[in-house]
Amino acid sequence: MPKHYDLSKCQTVSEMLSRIGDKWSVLVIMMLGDGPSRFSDLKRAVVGVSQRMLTLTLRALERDGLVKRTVYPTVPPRVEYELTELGQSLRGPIQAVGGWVFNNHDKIHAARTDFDKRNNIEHADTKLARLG
Amino acid sequence: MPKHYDLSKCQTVSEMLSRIGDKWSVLVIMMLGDGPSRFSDLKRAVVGVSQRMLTLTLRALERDGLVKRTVYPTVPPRVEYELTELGQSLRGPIQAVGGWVFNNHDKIHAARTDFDKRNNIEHADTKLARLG
DNA sequence: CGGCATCCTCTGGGATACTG
DNA sequence: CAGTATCCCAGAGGATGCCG
Repeated sequence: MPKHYDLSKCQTVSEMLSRIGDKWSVLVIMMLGDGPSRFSDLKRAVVGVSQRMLTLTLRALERDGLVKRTVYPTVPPRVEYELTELGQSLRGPIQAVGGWVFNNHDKIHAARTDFDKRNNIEHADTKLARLG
Repeated sequence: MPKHYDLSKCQTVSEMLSRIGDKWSVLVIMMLGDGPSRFSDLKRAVVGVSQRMLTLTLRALERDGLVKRTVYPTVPPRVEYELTELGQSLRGPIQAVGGWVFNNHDKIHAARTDFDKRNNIEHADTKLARLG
């Protein structure tokens, strides 16, 4: 196969990474990983998420077929969310990235520190040069 | 091991997914996958990216230690970008997600269409109900 | 050529208040 | 309890112009 990347495929990957790479989707998927959960429980579990964003996140995941929403018409109302089969199947790939991040977190952090250090030094140089 | 998810790990994963899940990083990483590339070449290859965003994306990747930037002080200036070893090692996990997206693209699309259809119907119902 | 600086717009997302 | 609706702001990102 000649060197050739399917651009549309790359863009789809990029798009989907943007979708689940938003602020809350991964957290929610992970929390739903071990079974159904109610809205309030999710809200408690995913620390820091607002009611609005949890709703929007769940709707988006539901739309993509990753999450199933079940309403029990009791009073007070009870709504349960769970991963679909499709949603479950995404856990593997996500954890592949997750494992990479975990294993390389130190290198990344070191690289950032190093980069910032150099940058500050360069800036200092520039400043000194500018001051004559 | 009891049911227990390391929240900070999940958040790190989420954070990193947000970082590389931005609008351009994956495209750039993929384009750099088969060797060094100059700024203008990258700009041409990554269709739609603005000069500004390509610069910012490359800086962020460089800061994370995923991309190496080499300046050849010729005239006109020549700058080459390439994946570091760390950057190369990220291609695997990304392609894991990429493969998943590729394999399940149809299901996702179908789920979206279905969801939107239901939603429109529900909205139509609501409208009718409201009109009495 | 390979940027940085500036301006402007549009969207993500938080806070709050209201409903069934 | 599980949302919806509204307001608001910070930051992402495009367009343009200047520079070494």
